[in-house]
Amino acid sequence: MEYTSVDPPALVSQLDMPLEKTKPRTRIQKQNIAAIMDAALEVFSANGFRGSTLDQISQAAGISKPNLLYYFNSKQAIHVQLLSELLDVWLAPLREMDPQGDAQVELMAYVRRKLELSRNFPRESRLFANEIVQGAPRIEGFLKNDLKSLLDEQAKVIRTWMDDGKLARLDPYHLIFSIWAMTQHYADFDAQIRMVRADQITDSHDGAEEFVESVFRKILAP
Amino acid sequence: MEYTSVDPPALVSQLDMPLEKTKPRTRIQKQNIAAIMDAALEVFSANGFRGSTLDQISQAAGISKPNLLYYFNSKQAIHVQLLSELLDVWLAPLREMDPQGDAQVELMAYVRRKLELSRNFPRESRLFANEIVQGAPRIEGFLKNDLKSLLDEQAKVIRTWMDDGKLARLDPYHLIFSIWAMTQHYADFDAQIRMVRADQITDSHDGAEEFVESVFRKILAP
DNA sequence: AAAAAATTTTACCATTCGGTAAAGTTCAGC
DNA sequence: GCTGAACTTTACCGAATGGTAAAATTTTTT
Repeated sequence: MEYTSVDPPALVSQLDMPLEKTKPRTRIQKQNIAAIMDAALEVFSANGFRGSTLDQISQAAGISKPNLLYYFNSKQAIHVQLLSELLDVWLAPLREMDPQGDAQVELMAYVRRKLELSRNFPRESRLFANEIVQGAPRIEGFLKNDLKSLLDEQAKVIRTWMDDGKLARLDPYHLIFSIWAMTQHYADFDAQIRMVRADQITDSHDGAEEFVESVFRKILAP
Repeated sequence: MEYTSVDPPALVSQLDMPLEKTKPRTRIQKQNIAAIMDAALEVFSANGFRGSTLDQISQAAGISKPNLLYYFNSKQAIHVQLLSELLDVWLAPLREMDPQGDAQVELMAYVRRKLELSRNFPRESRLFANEIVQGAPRIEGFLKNDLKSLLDEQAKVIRTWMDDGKLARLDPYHLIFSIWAMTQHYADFDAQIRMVRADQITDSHDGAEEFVESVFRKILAP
C-alpha cells in the first residue's frame, strides 16, 4: 500500500499524545507517531477496523510491527487515538454556527466548511463513514453525547431562525442530515464518482461545491 | 449474530444460482442457499468483506462452516453472488426513468423509488456503501460499464428536459449524485441518525421521505 | 566516553481464519 | 426397503494475524 499524501496535510499529523501519561515526546517519538497515525489513517479509512492489519499499517509507516507496538499497545489503541482526534475536528464546523449571525450566511458557511472538509480530508471522512456504516460501535458515546447535544442545540437555533422568517420552514434535523449527506458524499463515495465519470473528469469534486451551494441556497430561501 | 428479518424480504431470498452449472436445485439446496445468502448479507453489510468471517456467516445461517463451503466454494464466491444479484436491483430505479414521461414526475418517481430501497433494503444499501467507501475494488467493472452507460444516458435525458424548460438548469450528474446522497444516507448512516436522535424518534427514516421529496420539488422547479 | 534511557530487531507464540479430506448420515427414486 | 446421490459432520491444515520477550542497537545525558 503506497501513499505519499503531503498536501493537504493529514488532520492528525501534529498530534502529541502521551505514550504513557505526560512525557515530553522526543524527536524520534514525534516522527514515528506521526508516521504511524498517517499510515493508520490511510489503512483504516480504506479497509475499516477489522479489515486492516498491523502489518499493513507498520509497512505503510515504514517501521516494523513490534516497533509499532512499542508506540501503541494495540491495534485498538491506534484506532481510538485516530478517531478521538478526528471527532473534535469533525464537530467544529457545526459548533461554529453562530446563533447571533444571519441565518442564510451561517448555514451557507456551514455547508462551505463541510465541503472543504470533504475535499481536503477525504480519508478522515471515509474513516468516519466506515465507522458509521458498520454500526458505529466504537463511537457510540461520541454520537449519543457530544454530537447529539450540539445537534439538538443547533436545531433549536435553526428553528428560531425559521420562526423569524429568515429561512424556509423545514425540519431542522433533516436539514442538517441533508447537509451531511450531500457534502460527505463526494469524499465517501469518491470511488464511485470517479469510476462513473472516468472519461469526463479527473477531480471527483469537480463542480461539487458550486452545485451543492446553489442547491442549498434554493432550499433555504424563505 | 441474531437476525430474523422476514419483512421486508431480503432482496436476494428467491434466487436460483447454480452450484455448478444448470442443475435444478433441490429443496434443501434452495433452503440452505437462501439462508446463506441472507446470513452473508447480514454479516458482509455490517462488517465489509475483509471484516467478515466464514464462521460468522455459517453461524448466522445456522449451518457448519464446511457445510457452507459445500454450497459455495469460497468466501469470495458468496460475496460475488450477493453483489451481482444486488447490482441489478440497484440499477432498476434509474433505468425506469422514462424519457417520454414528464420531467418532474419521472425524477420525483426516481427519488421515491430510491427512498423505498433505502427504507426497505438498508442492508443491501450498506453492503453497497461498504464496497464503495473501501474503493469499490470488486465492482469496478459494474461501475465503469453498466452504471456509467446508464448514468450517461439518463444525464442526456435530463439535459433535454432542462433544454425544454421543464426543470431548473443544473448539472445532471450532480443532480443524480445528490439524489443518491440524500436517499442512501438514511440507510447507510442509520446508526448515526438513531444515536443522535435516540430520545426523539424510533424510526431513523421518520420524516425522511417527506423532507427529501419536498427538497427535490424545490430543487427541480424551473 | 561511560552510563542510562530510548529505540529497534530477532525470534517467537497462541489464536483465528479460509479451506480440505474423508467418513458418516439422510434423502429421493425405484 | 434398497441404492445411489445429496448432504452433513468430524478432524484437520497452513497461512495470517495480533501480540510478546528479550537481546541488540542507537541516542541522550552526565
